[in-house]
Amino acid sequence: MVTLESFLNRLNQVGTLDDLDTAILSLSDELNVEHVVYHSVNSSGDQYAVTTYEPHWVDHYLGSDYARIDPVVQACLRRFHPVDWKRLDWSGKAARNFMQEAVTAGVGNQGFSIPIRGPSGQFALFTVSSKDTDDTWVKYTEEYTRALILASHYVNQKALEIEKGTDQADIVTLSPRETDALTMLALGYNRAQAADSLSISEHTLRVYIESARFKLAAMNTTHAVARAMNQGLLRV
Amino acid sequence: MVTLESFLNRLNQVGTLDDLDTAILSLSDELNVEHVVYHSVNSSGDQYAVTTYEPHWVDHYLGSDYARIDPVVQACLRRFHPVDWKRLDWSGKAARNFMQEAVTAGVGNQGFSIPIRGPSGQFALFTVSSKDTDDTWVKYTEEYTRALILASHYVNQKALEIEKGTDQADIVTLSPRETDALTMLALGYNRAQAADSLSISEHTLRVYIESARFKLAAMNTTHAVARAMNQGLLRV
DNA sequence: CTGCCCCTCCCTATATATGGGGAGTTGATA
DNA sequence: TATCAACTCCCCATATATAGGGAGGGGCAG
Repeated sequence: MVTLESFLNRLNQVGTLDDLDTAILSLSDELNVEHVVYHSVNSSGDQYAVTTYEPHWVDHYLGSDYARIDPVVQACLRRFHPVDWKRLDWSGKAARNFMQEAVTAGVGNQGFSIPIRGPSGQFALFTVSSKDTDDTWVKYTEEYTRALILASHYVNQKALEIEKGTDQADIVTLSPRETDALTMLALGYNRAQAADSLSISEHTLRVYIESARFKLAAMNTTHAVARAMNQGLLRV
Repeated sequence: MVTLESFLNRLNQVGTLDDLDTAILSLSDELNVEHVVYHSVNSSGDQYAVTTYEPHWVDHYLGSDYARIDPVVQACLRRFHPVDWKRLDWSGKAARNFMQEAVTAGVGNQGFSIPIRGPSGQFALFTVSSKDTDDTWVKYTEEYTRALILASHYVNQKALEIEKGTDQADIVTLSPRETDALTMLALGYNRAQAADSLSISEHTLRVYIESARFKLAAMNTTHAVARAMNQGLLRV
């Protein structure tokens, strides 16, 4: 089993985003692939990406908002386990054209992408890709899957740590009743029903909602619920 | 490095929840701990739990809604990386009392909990705990962390797979405009502002919202946004 | 023991969202 | 080429949420 011991050790020394960049980029050798990509989006929409892809492909991808049609991204948003590109559904014009372009841009025909979810709605993708035959790739993924999962975990952990000095999410705390109130609203109840479910008056409920809205700096109820969910404050 | 090879192989054979139960419970030997807990909550609120804790402790925990004050749960909700219990903040009356009760119930004084996040807002905890000295525990976690991360990943993967036949999330797709509309609302804009931002009439916007609400089987806008976010349909 | 946060209740306008209709254009897929 | 889904626009009445006040009791930490 591949352990990536030296990479994980190097990662431990990383203190800045630049270090992390270097460490991630150096991974392609260790992992025996042509390309490595780490791309993270947090709940504020801030993005951080490291990639060995051609800059013009990256620009084109972002400019065309390809994340919307990229089957890899779509699959990763819905799955928990890593995704082998060739096991996805590539029928559909948009997907085929996209793959065509990607291959032309040197991305490689084989790829393996790991979805990573962090607190506060953070979502990241860790991808390795190469030009390879199906057989070689099957063996590769069998051998490397666990190492890739661990690598992605530690890379993401490090990225979060650097981003906020720690991997702790922003400390906005709602009182139990505020959480209750937002939870009921997130479940689709209107204020009357929510108040009823919580056995309090609608007036009281409203106080909680307003208080929560204030804490979350939200403009309205929907916004408050969205922010609370993004920050992992609501278990709906 | 500990690899848990035999556990992961056994996990591969698992086909039912009962099998999974057995496999998880058998882990305590392999992991050299007294207790193992796997507890998953999905976006529908369905829960699945396997634990070696005393049933009366589990009942008491659930009945008292201890998840709300349990510092381990609270930390896991906010963190990405595994949590060593003793590195948490145990000041505060509620937390200390809780820990006291837990120890009395045979949970053990040392523990290590791994937060796991899946698609559609799924959240799970994988915990090992024991009665041990601090020194022993430090060595233990150093040696086992990677194995525990992998084990938690595969256990969760298996649980998702069994739950829905696959680890794919429910297939509800929103059209781009529907997504846009919900996104603007989740960002706190009201309908007029949202319509303006998307350069469409408010009437049109409303059609998208209603359509999205229908697809998501939501009772109102807030509900629709909540469901969409829970299902990973919105990147806010 | 004091301040701070949480829980609970009340009123009245006004702004905003919802429900239920109908209809024409484009684009892709079958 | 036919069909389906997505995108766009419009009206009207009603239900619901929001904004702005104010007020008392309880618990916990410094």
